[in-house]
Amino acid sequence: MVKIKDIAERCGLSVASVSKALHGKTDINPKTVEYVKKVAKEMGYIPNSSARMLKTNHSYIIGLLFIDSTNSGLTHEYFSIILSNIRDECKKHGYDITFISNQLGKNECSYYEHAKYRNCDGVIIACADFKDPRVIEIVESEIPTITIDYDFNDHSSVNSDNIQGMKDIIKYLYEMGHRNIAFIHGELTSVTQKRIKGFYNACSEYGIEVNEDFVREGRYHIPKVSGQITRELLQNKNRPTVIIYPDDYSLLGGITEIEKQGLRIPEDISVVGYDGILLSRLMRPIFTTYVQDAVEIGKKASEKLIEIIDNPKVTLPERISVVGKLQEGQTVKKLN
Amino acid sequence: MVKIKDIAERCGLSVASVSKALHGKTDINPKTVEYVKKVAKEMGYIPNSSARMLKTNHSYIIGLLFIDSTNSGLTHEYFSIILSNIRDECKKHGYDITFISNQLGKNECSYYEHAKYRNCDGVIIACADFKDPRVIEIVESEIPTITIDYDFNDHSSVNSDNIQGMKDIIKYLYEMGHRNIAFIHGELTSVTQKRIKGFYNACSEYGIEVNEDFVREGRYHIPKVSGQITRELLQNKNRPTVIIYPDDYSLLGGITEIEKQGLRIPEDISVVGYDGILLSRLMRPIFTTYVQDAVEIGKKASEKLIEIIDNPKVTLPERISVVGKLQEGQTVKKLN
DNA sequence: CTGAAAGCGCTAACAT
DNA sequence: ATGTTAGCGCTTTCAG
Repeated sequence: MVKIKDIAERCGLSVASVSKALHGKTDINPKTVEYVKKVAKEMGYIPNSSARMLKTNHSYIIGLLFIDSTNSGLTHEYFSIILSNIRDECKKHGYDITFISNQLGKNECSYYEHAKYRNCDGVIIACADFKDPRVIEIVESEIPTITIDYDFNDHSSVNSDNIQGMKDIIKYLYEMGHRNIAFIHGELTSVTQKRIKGFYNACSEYGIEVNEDFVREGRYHIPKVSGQITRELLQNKNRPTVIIYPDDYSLLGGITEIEKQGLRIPEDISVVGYDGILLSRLMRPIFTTYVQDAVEIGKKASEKLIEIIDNPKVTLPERISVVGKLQEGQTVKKLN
Repeated sequence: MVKIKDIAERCGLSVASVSKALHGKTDINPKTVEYVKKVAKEMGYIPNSSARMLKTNHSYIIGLLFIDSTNSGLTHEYFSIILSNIRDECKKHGYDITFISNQLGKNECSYYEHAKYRNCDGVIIACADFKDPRVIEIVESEIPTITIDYDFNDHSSVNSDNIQGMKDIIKYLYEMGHRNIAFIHGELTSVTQKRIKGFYNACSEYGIEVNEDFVREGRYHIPKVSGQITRELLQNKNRPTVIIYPDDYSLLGGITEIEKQGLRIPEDISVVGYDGILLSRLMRPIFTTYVQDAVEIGKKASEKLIEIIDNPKVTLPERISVVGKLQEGQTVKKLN
């Protein structure tokens, strides 16, 4: 492996000068810079990040916390788009990314320890159990962090605007003439709570009376569960004119059940999803769903974190909200 | 940051002894080991990987090449499952992963340079343009690599068994009485070539006469394209009894077109997908498709690479084939 | 403008 | 069983 020392010898310079030249510092002869760079290239010089890191305490590595409790994290489209865009945005700024786990060699460790071990300049917490003491530990540590879809006090976060999302859905349903709305939401995470809040606020705003029996807890990404709840909702004599699902996969489960009951969508009953995954646009009828802007969420999280890393003192905690947009689709019928 | 020297001072030992104790070496008093470990824990010692790497030339980092040229990449379920399982398997062995790109700080670089810069012990090439000189460069370098779904001479690879996949499909179709089979395949990658080969071989084996007009090139993951080709196939007077698609998303495009033409699946025409993504099991009718074992592919790739890293001399290049299984589903009709 | 030298934190010969 | 020491490759004062 060719190193700076080798270049120095070949150029008849000191390692210090070569290092400076390679970094284009100003206190060095431009011709020397040019010469050194040329020789370095010829010799196939590749810097060694470990040596650099050891000296500078700056790794240009960003740690990622993507913990899939149910083996679902990375494989869900929402998160994989976020990941993909974090990667691209970090790359643009010269940062690499690595996953943070609770494993260090043969031993267990905390997320903080792992991130420290790898000298991460910052950590993006994309999906994790935010109540986990080990997650809290890293957030409250000196490592800059940014959370996605969760707010810690005095820490920056990027949030998909779930309140607005529900409001947009309700507004659309209202305009389409729906007044008898069922809402199946996911397990009670903070995201879910925001959606529930948005749901009630919007209903109240539009003077829609909420039937509490029609607000039901399901499970994210488990079509069977929403299918079952759908069946129960349909049995109601005064059944809802529209059902809102926690996500597009759940919506699919609902659709399956509805069709099994011999009902047509949207003629007999309307349905709405959430997320706006690719599938929602490929299905016929096209799903009415709220498209979360996962691309922007990934980008913003990376940008903000890098901003904090670059200006640790100056940067204030910020809660960035990323709005999505309603995909009207074809699964909601206009009433009257 | 507490370092070995701090522990040494506190324990009244040399840094060498502390280092040995921390690694549980044998030439050190067990009581000392215990004591040192206790003190290290108390002081919150976290090793520094850069220093370690610099000294040992062993990073415990595996580089990942996941280049998404538009259609493939992180957001496709097949690859995200592979990624997820690479991550888990590497973690199990104490390895971390990082993405390799062509960006090094502010400058462009080759994949090899990037991997070298980060001292990757090995690289998994999961999706990339295998004809790209920069991909070839890293494969032919001294860095251990393993490719997924592509074979380089004298290099290890893990392959989803595409030939077997097609054979299983044809066998099933044959048993279901189909003799007039259309096959829409993806753009001509090496994977596609294997599938085509498997298709022809199997047809010949079962005495199925292939109508060349019914073997068509489509595009992976572009439902519209397969929809268009489907339409053309349906216009044929002696139209096929079954259409095989390059993937499940494409199949969805085909289904949309078929239903638009007022035909029913599988009563009027049968269809078959490839991949076996989650969606294929949620749709009604359930897709008949070949389920690739992405979990196993990710695991095997990691295992094999780590084996090569651990035994660079001993390990022979190996082409590992991972078979999937046919999901019979409900989109193929039994004829006669 | 260039160079000498210190040192980042750690490991592993090689003493003792 | 423990300690001494050199050095991994790099950056960065500080001196010239």
